[in-house]
Order: sequence, then C-alpha cells, then structure tokens
Amino acid sequence: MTREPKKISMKVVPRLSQYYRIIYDRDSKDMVSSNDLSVATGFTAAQVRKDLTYFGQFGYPGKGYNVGELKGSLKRILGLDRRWRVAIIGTGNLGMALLGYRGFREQGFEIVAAFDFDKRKTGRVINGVKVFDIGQLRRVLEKNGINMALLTIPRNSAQNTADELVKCGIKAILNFAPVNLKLPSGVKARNIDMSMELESLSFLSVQNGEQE
Amino acid sequence: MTREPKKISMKVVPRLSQYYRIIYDRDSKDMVSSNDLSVATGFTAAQVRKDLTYFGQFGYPGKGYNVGELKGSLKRILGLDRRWRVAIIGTGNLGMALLGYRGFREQGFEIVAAFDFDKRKTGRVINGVKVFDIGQLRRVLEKNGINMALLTIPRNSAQNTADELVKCGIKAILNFAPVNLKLPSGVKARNIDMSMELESLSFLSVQNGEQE
DNA sequence: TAGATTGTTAATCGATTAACAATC
DNA sequence: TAGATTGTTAATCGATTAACAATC
Repeated sequence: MTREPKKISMKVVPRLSQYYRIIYDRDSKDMVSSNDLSVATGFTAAQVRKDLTYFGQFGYPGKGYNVGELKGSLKRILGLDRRWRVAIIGTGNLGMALLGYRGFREQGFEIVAAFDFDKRKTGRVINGVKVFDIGQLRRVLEKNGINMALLTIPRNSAQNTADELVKCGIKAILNFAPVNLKLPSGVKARNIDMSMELESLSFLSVQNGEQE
Repeated sequence: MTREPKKISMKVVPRLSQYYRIIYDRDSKDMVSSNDLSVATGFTAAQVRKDLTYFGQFGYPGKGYNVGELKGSLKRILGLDRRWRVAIIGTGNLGMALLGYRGFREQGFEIVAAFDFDKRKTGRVINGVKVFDIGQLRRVLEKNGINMALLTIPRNSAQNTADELVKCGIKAILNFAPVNLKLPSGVKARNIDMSMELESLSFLSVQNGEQE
C-alpha cells in the first residue's frame, strides 16, 4: 500500500471527506476526473489532484480516477475501514439527538453506550443503547471496546470529563461543549461549536449584508 | 464608529468568537492584553492584535484592552447587537434538540418558530415554540420577522427547502444537511457537518495514532 | 494518432509571525 | 522615569494555482 507521508495539513481532510461523499453512491466501474470533482465541490482541479497525491498515485493519466478504487482509497485514508465504537457522554437534548441519528452507523461509527451524571436519566435504553451512570465509565468503555467519545455535556464539566475519558484510554473526542479542551498530545479532538457558527453567520450577514 | 474594511478573511471570525467568549464573563472594568488572549486561545499575541485591528483600534498601548469596551466592540462586529429571529426547519432529532437548547437565546438568537413536512408533527408547541406545516412557511416567516433559518432536514430535501427559504427572503442559513447548498450571492450560509467531523477525527487518529 | 488527464514543479497568493517605534 | 503593550511594517511561512511533460 502507499506510504503515508509525515505531516498533512488538516485543511485537506474535509476536502477528502467531500470527494468521498461525492463518489460514494456512484457506480464503482465509472471513472471520475479531477475536473468532475472540481465542479462538484468548487475546489480547483489542481487542488483535487494535489490533495490526492499526498497519499499516493490513484489516477490514470488520460483517464481519470476509477470510482471504486478511489472510494476504497479514501475510505482507508479517512480511517473508515476501522471499526469505531462510540460512546455519547451526556444525554441532554443534543446527546439524545445524536443517539437517535442513524447516519453514523452507516459510515462505520457505531454508538454502543451513553452516559449521564443524573441518576434519573441512567438505566434507560434508547434506540438500543443503554444509558449508564458516569461512575461506570471505565468498566463500560473497556468491556465494550469503545474507542471514540462524543462529548455533549455542559461547558463547565467538559474539561473534567474529558480528563476522565483520557484516563480511561480514549484517544478520540468529538467535543460539542464551547471550550478549548486541554488534552495530552496523543489524544485527538475535534470541536463542533454551534454558537460559534451562529456568530460567524451573523458576522457574514452584518458585514456584507443586505441594506447595510 | 470604526469603518468596516472591505474584505475580511473568514479565518478571523471564529477567532473573534473565541476572544468574545473568553472575556464574556470577565469584569468590564478590567484590562486584558493580547498576551492574555494568546494564552487563553493558543493563538499568538500578534495574531490577536492583528485580528482586532482589522476592525479598528481598540487597545491602549502600555495598558491593553478594556474588557467592557472590547466586549461591546466584538458584539457589534459579530452582529450580536442585532435581533436575530430564528426558524428551525425540520423537527427530527437534531431540530428538536436545537429547539430545546437555551444557550442560543442568551447570545441573541431567539427561536420563534419550527416547521415540518410531516402533518403528524405539526401543531405541537415545544418549549414555547409552535411547529408549523412547511406550507405555512412564507406566512409565518413574514408575520414573525424571521431573519435566520437552521436547516435540520435530510440531505435530499435540503436544496429544495433552501430555495424556498431564499424565495421567502431569508438571507442567513445554518445548514446541518451534508450537502453543498447552491445559494444566490446575497444569501449567507454556514455548514455544520457532523459526519465530516467524525471522519476528520478518524483520519487524525489513524494517521498519527497509537500503535499504527 | 489526437485528445484527455494525471502527477508534479515553479510561481503566486494569502495568512501568520517577528520585530519595533510609538504610546501610555 | 522604566516597564508594558499596542498598532503596524516587513519577513516568513504555508497553501493554492498555473502550467506542462509524461502518459494512456
């Protein structure tokens, strides 16, 4: 297999996701060109080719990329050929919504447990997923081979709980709390901050908005 | 007031949000330096000063920035001194979760209506917000002075519904569907794509992960 | 063959940082 | 005053794009 180079900018990764999404339901026997992907994404064709060559040579000069092969390569590059076993920490509005979302499993992310601090919320089974008391964290994570956590708890308990997760060996955290988590270097995190997105939208609208 | 310059990179906006968040609950009489903000955010102090000077001169050489003044300036820059009246389109898991989230109102984003395609879901009142049939879109948007929409509907109906919103005069859309919406130039959108974030996290973990 | 399209180099563009005079 | 910190310029760094030889 193609050798993974040392350091890839995180800027390319969402673009790889987009390429993957675009070819996801195309016929594996078809070919797709960097220009096709350019049109579909809005990135330049040069950008597309560059992004892909960071990881190897997947194309055929004069022909383009074979959809099936590219799908497989992107899947491997994005780590979607692994088995991700996911815990949801916090069963408030957002945690419950994610629990009910079927799209994740399809992409290879399987939600296998949920946790809450509130005894009144624990013990329930939602969508086939049991809600455990946070005190059971280590036991349940280990027993179920969980290797990813979605953090959907309030801001002020996020750092402490993240620390707990790290102690239990979790190395991948998707954080929805509006805090910059401090994490040891081996632990990877991504943040989704909805308030920040609303503010960006607000900014855009005000800066070059309608009747200003 | 300070003159807004022509073109600001969208890269600065999330940083402004962070500065705002950090000083949000500090005493307005205090001073904060670019170095303080650097430590709190992880950006360089030069970055902090540069970001702010795009919008004017807010600091006092030798002193730093006055928290109260900076808070006010950032609020204005981000458009949070406006009144945002928000509709949620789609009352599935995610739409319902956003409906129940109290944090938005505090930041000036007031959810005033929800919409769904499914007649069985309309008519209900959740958290004080009524769920209307999508057929009522124009009437309800206009009657309530709604100027922002959160799009939480499945992928395949997202573009059509966004077109409807645009026709009704909506100029700001926060899109949760995993599609690149095609929108006329006056309409601003931001995307939150949870699957893409999961994929980025997966990539990070696999590329420079544990035992590779 | 002629036409299409890759992979890659070099040129361009844009964003970040270092450094420092001006200011309090 | 001495020390601190801004605003801003110039230097650096990194990412994007244009261009084209190699390939099918």
